[in-house]
Amino acid sequence: MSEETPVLRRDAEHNRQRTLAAAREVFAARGLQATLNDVAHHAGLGVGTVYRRFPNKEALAEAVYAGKLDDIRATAQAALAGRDAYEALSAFLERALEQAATDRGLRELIRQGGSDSRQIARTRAGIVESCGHLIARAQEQGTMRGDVTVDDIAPIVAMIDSVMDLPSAGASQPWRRYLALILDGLRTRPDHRGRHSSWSPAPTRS
Amino acid sequence: MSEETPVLRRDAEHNRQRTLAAAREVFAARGLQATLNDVAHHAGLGVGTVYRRFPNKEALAEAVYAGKLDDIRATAQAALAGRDAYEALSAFLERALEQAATDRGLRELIRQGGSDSRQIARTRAGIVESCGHLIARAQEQGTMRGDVTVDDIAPIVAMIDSVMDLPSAGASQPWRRYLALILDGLRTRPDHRGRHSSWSPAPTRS
DNA sequence: CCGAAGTGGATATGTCATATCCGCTTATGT
DNA sequence: ACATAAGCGGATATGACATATCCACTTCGG
Repeated sequence: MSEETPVLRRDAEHNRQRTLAAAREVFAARGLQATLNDVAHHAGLGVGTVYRRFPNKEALAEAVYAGKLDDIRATAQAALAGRDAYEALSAFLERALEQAATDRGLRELIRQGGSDSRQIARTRAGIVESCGHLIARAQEQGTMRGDVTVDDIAPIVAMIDSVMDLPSAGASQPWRRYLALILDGLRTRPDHRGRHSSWSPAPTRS
Repeated sequence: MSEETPVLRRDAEHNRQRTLAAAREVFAARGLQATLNDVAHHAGLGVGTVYRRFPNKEALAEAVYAGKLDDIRATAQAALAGRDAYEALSAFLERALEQAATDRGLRELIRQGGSDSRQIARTRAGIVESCGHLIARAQEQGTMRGDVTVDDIAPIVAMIDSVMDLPSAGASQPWRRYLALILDGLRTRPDHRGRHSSWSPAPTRS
């Protein structure tokens, strides 16, 4: 369990930071499929230097994103304190997706469960859990449809992500449009009683 | 402009059909990134046989999908005849996405404007055009929000597509849920006057 | 000033898809 | 029946590409 941190030479530590900074930029711009060569170049270092500190790309990605992801998790947990659960959930999703909007790598990490470390997986689970609490509470408060489920969160995030990947997604941030549309659709609407029945049954747990 | 069709030997024509059938299945199951080797194997043929008839994967994909896509375009055009434009658009999108749901390759083709032939691009443009007419007419009929645009179609399709790509998207077809949600959100709702103002400005043309 | 730590980047390695080539087989019509 | 053009298979050349290593050289730090 003890992390070995052999104490780096001053220049080495400096280069480690340069590597992390470059990785942040490159992953954000080009996604996680960017090469470690790319990262190294962008940092003004040789490939070997990068590989000395990080055994592979996944380790580097984790070092870059563990913090970012955990910030999001913390935001979700903080949202639990809000009075209006519906508003809290909406605000959280908007903030979280704002992060994602500027970071392609983060988006890919959030989306796929593929090459994740336990660390990342656990953090993501925490986020989903908080969302679940918020949904339940919003339903108790009568502000959210009863047929909404935690399992709706991932698809919703995926949908908004997909809009951000669209070529046109440049300046005007159209994803906000659709997030608002969807969140609005999750609201309780006493005046449209019959409408909700057209929904199919909720998705089942993965 | 004249298509050379040198008249194939009977067995060759047969194998051409086998190739097309195999390509349909393989592309539908694994997407367009499937190799021509995969397709050939699946057809019980050698790679060379496939390459004899189709110069490359793109040509094969076009042969496979030109018809399917044009069917969708025809459906869209037919929808223009419907009395209620909102209903017609909803029904069309549902039908079209039903096609996409069972065909990964079709989805990829619809989505990316990348390696398209003119043919495909034109067909897609036709589909979008019909959707535009339907939107305009629905707005005249007062059943659709005034701030909806043709440029909302692509993002909406992309969003639903992304749900279909999700691992959980197996049996229960959760995409119907979300399509219903979104379409419902595009409806005019006189009882929620203030709500729509929260939308950001419509996306600009690509 | 010495030795351990660090560095660069050419390159070995491995994977994978595309496309070709050519000796052999089969269809076809006379 | 046979000649011959057409077709076939699939091993393999080709080329991209990312990962990861290696080692001669440089730099740090006590």
